[in-house]
Order: sequence, then structure tokens, then C-alpha cells
Amino acid sequence: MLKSVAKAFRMLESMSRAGGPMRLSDIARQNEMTRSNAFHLLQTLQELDYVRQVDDSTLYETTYKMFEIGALAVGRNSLVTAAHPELIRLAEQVPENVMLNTRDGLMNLVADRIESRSVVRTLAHLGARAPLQLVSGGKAQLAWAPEALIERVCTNLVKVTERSVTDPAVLRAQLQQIREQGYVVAVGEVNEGAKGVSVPLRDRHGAVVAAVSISGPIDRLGDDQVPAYVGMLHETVKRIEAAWADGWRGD
Amino acid sequence: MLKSVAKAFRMLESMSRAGGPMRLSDIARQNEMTRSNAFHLLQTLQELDYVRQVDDSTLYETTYKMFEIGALAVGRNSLVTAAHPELIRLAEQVPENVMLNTRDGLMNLVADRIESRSVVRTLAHLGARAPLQLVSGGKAQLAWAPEALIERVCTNLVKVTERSVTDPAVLRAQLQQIREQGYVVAVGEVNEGAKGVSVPLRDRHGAVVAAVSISGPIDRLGDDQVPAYVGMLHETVKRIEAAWADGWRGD
DNA sequence: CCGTTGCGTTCCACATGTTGGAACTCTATC
DNA sequence: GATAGAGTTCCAACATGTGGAACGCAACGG
Repeated sequence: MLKSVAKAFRMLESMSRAGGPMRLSDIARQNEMTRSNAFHLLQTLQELDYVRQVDDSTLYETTYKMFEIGALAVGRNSLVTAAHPELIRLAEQVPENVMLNTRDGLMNLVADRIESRSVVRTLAHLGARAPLQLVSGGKAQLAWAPEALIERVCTNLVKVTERSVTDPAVLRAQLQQIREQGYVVAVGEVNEGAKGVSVPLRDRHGAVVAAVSISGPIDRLGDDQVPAYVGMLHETVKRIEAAWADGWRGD
Repeated sequence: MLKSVAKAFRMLESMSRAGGPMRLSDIARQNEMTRSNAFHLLQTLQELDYVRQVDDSTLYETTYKMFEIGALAVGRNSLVTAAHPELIRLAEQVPENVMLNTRDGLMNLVADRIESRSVVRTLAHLGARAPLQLVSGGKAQLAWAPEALIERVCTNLVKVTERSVTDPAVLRAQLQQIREQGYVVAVGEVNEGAKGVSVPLRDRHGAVVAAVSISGPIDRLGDDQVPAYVGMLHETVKRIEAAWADGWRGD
């Protein structure tokens, strides 16, 4: 573990989270380093164009270079490009957020997201990551994943809210049910008031590589709406698979 | 400049650009470092969760953590959230890409982008950065920027294509014209075949902080369409300013 | 089947690069 | 005008990052 590298990334992360410009001393304090140490790191990050001093003041802020490079990595994923128009289409029919979920290690990643016009509060932002087993999009991917992955997830269960699955046996039962019914409904396992419905998406070999989901507040997204939403999701996934060069061509 | 920090970022950047998983030796070669050096760096980046070894092979790939953190920084920008639905609306009326442009230092940043259904090839991807003076969205922001910024841009002109502005006097004349007519048309100054139309967006103090643009291939986006597009852009900007808590409330 | 090649990884000792204290300057505050 | 706390610079000490060499392994070919 290279210490200075670790410090640099920690620093950048805390600055991103902070949102606004920060003072050197505060950055130093927050990351438990001396001012001169922080200074050197900031100097380096500035040369690399990840950080900048705002105008001619003494405040530091992050540039959008992280976003640029991150988006580049995700954008290579042709699935995101193919799915986008279909997500918009779906979002027009539903008064909830619509998301494309991908797997990143043991985490679910919101690779793209459309906010429906009516939605005020956003639950999961673009780029948000959450444990696979706790969100509908993640469960959908997990259900059809190789046993090795499921096993790894089962040995890494964490409790985020009261409703989070923490028992491997319960999780496995859920996954079994998901495989049978072909869709997922998940409620408040990472955000108390959130509910999500999700459906898996397959590549040309039939492997599940993503999931499309609809999510919204628990009290607006009633169980009576689920069947209709599942139908729309299946339709959307079918269209994405058709539009995506590497998509599933099966039945 | 902290050497190891710089190396770590360079490494991540090259891995992001590469797209797929890479071998340690290739990474080392590409960045001109020894294999053991590359190994230590990768080890560190792995612990920090920016890099991972694919399954149980010996290949390394980037995670989406950069995207997550980058998106977090951009997402804080409430303008992006407010603008998104309006961009979708605009994209439905136009067979071209629609983009929200922000300024990041001396660069223009594509903070959000909607691809119209008809569009096949994408010219600028989400997160793309380009010199302010060379793209329509950037010019729009520059035209109403404080003199200090214009001056800084003028002393940093670069030539990307044959059509790039490289003469400060010419640029200043363009900006003058833009201020008079209230919109920008830019052609192929960074991508040979691209053409963009753009209009500025103001915050509650009346300062131009972003620009909305329509861009497409030079041969489809004819001059006869420009007036209609400008009208739609003005309408869109007005709606975004109204929806955005911090938007311009003027005339 | 064994020698060769090239890989990822480990080990180690050296010297380099990173670190933090102290000093300096500057601005804001009282 | 004194004080406090900021950002920055300087420097010496030594912890840290570095790269060469060695190891184990897999793929390949004679």
C-alpha cells in the first residue's frame, strides 16, 4: 500500500463529497495530515488537473476530471448507449425513476438513470453504488449469476436498514423465487422509504449482465401497480436487447 | 509533485482509456515503469477499490469508482438535475444530440447529454471536455464571461483542426457577435464534421453559468434550420431557469 | 518430456522521495 | 499595532517507494 497514493485519493474523495470549495487547513484536518503534507498533495493533484484553486483565492475545489475519466470507462460500455433511448421511453410512461443497473464487483451501480418529470426527490443518483443483495437491480443480476459470485455475496452480507437481508438462507430463498417469477420487488433494504421493481437483461450468450428497474417511494409504488410495471420492464428490456449489438437474441 | 501519486493517476487514466482488462506487463510498459513498481501501484489502487482483478485471472481492470465519485461532484450541481427533463423534452423535437454544457476551468464540460433516437454516431460523450473557445456551448459561456477569463483563454489558444480559432482578435470579434445575436453557431473547430448551435443559461444573478446546445453532423444541421433550433433552445433555457431553484428570474 | 520464454509475484537493500516541524509572510480581527 | 490563524516555503531525517534479482508457474515447441 503506497501511503501517499492512498492519501491523495482519500483527499480527492472527501473533497468531492464536500461539494463546495475547501480551505487547505480544513482538508488537512479532515484527513489527519499536516498542512504542509496537504499542501504537497494538493499541489500534485492540481498539476494533474484533478483539483484547482478557485479563481485567485486560496480555496481549493475538485475539477470534473474524475467525472470525465469515470464517464469514459462507463461510456465504453455500449449497453449504456443502446439502453438510454429506451429508458427515456419507459420513463415517459411511469411517474417514477427509471434506472439501468450494472454490476461492479460485489456492488450494484446505477449506470444510467432517467428522472420522470413528476419526481421531485431522487433516491439513487447516477453513479450510486449499493450492495448487490440490497437493491432490486442488484438482486436481479445476482439471481442468475454464477454460484461463485452468490457465495461471495453471501459471506459479505451487511445490515444497512432494519429490512436488509442478513441471512444467507433467506437471500438464497429470495433468489430462487426471483428466478421462478422472472422479476424482483425490493423494499427499503438500503433506503428506508424506497421500493424498486426490476427485471434482468441478457447479453448475446444469455448471461445476465444488467437490470432495468423502476423505483420510487414506498407509498406511491403500490403492489397493485407491480404487474403493470413488470410488463413495461420486460418490454423495455426486450427493446434494449434488440437495439444492443451484443444483446440476447433468444426466444 | 509527488511522484508516486502522479504515477497512480496516470496509470488509472490509461486503464480507463484502454476500455478492457489489461495485463500487468502491458500497463507497466505503457507507463514506463518496472513491473514491480506497477505491481505495487495496482495493489494500492486495488485496496482503494479503483482497480480490481477480473475474476480469478491475472488481468486488471478499473472499477466504476471514479465514475461514482465524479458523478457525485457533478450531481451536487442542482442545475444538472433541474435541466435533465427539459433536455429530454427538447431532444424529442430535434433529430440531434442535445447537451448541457458547464465550465470547468478553461474547458467546456458536457455535464449532461441526451441522444435523440435517430442519432447513431455520437460526437461528444458525457463528460467530454474541450477548450471553451472551440465549441458552441463554450463560446456561449465565454461571450458573457468576465474579461479576466476571456483574457486567460486568449493567451491559451490551441489549434485542433483547420477551423479552430487561433487568433485572439478573431475570437473577440466572434464573442462580440454572439453577444449581439444571443446565440452561437460553431462548426468543426474540434471535430471536423460537427456543427453546434448554442444558447446561454443564467443563474439568479444573471451570470451565465452554462449553455444548452444542439449538435450534429455538419451536413444534416443546415443553416436554414438554425433559426428554428435557436427558438427551441431559448424556450428550453427559459424552462430550465424557471425549474432551477437558483435560476434567472429576469425579463 | 524437458528446455525455454515470458508472465505475475515476492524479496530485499539502497537512495529517493515524502514527511512534518519550524520559519516566514500575509490578511483579518480586536 | 498586536495577535491569531491562514497559506506557503524550506530543510533535514528517515520512512518509503523503488527497481533489480530471484522464484514459481504456465504455455509453447523441439
